[in-house]
Amino acid sequence: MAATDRKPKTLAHYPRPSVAVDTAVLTVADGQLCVGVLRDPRSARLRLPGTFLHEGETLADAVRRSLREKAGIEGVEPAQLHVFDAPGRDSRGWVLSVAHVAVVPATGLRELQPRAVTEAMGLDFDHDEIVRLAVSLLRADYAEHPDPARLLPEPFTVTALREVHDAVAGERLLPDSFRRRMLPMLRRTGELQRGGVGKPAALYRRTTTS
Amino acid sequence: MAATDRKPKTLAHYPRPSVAVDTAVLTVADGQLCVGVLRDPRSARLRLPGTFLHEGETLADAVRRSLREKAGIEGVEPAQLHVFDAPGRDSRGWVLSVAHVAVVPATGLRELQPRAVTEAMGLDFDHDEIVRLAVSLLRADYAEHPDPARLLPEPFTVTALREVHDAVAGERLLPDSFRRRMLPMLRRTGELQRGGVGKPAALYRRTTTS
DNA sequence: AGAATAGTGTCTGTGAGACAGTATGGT
DNA sequence: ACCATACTGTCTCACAGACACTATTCT
Repeated sequence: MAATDRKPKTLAHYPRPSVAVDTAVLTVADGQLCVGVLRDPRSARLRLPGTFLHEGETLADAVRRSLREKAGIEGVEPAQLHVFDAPGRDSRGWVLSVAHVAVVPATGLRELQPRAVTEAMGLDFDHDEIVRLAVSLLRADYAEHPDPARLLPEPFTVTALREVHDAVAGERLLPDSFRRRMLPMLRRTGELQRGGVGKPAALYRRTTTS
Repeated sequence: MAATDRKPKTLAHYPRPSVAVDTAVLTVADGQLCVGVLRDPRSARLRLPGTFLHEGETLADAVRRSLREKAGIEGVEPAQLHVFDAPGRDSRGWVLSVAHVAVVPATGLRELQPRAVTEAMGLDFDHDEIVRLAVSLLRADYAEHPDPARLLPEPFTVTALREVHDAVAGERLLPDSFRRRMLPMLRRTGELQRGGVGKPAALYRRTTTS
């Protein structure tokens, strides 16, 4: 935007930090909210996937590159959480870490190991805190909207939707209230879920105004 | 935390970005939510106060330093908002900007010029967006708790509290609902506000569990 | 027919919006 | 006495929790 600016030298006068991205990759598997971790080959401790920011790269691109290279994960849309800036948090030097969260479908963790987020995670660095932030952001999203991260393929039944929300919330939601709160944000397809026991359930899609 | 790590050279191999902090300093003056701006001496455009992060300094310390040096503001507790990372957003080079928000009492803007946030701000860089984020965070806070930023000196009347909340929300809140929602989070001092017209109002303090 | 799941109707409690009415000071 | 402001009581409406009841399929 600014046009009349010319003193590129001043920037180089400051020492600059390395900037890393670390990402909590969340998913729902077996009715449990899980985060993908990997074992650091050097320290042998569990941690979240991350990388250093390259020149000319956005933070979101760095996240996508780290997930592609370290876990074979493609096509995520990361969201920023927080910058961790404590001096001395990384023994290798001055490093700022920008924590991110990404959500993938159940089979999408690839080479990451799933860990249920209910456990005390025991991850390296401040990665436990990153998981906490990621989970609370996701829960706030799911409290308001039907499956905003699109974990569930459309069309789906209200029960299937509630089971995903149960897993994210970490508790059983009340079926009646859940249905009443979600129905205004869903659109009936007219089709029914066939093949199960009991009355067949109506199938829905998310309304575009999610 | 990690102990057995020795390869300090690898960090230096990457080009590193300059990291800046930019801060929306919010306050309430004349019943209006205002943000403190200053005129950039070089570009002559309005912008938020900011600075580059120094080595060994936390982001919060950089924010405090920038506010002290550029505006004479002391003793704020900044909160992080977002990292702006678009390559080319700063013509001087590769700069990440970590947006912050800080709240000061009515007289606390010092050398910054107050601008009501209802206006289309027209600030430099992405500073309009920073103000938007700062305001929505503050509004979310005030919707839940009585004057969480402690703009109002204790003790105060419910009416004075509501006027601050009115200013933050940018609209007149309903006196009845506001009183009923806030009273459980307030503690009566027993004193009364004397000297005004009409029935004297009870004085309250925030409960410690804010 | 009976089991199982989907979906509806309704009662109750809570809290917001609305507004009338009461209390208590100043002038 | 009157006015201005603080505060209370209450009606209505909307929505969550709870739960009984109906609907529709499979076995």
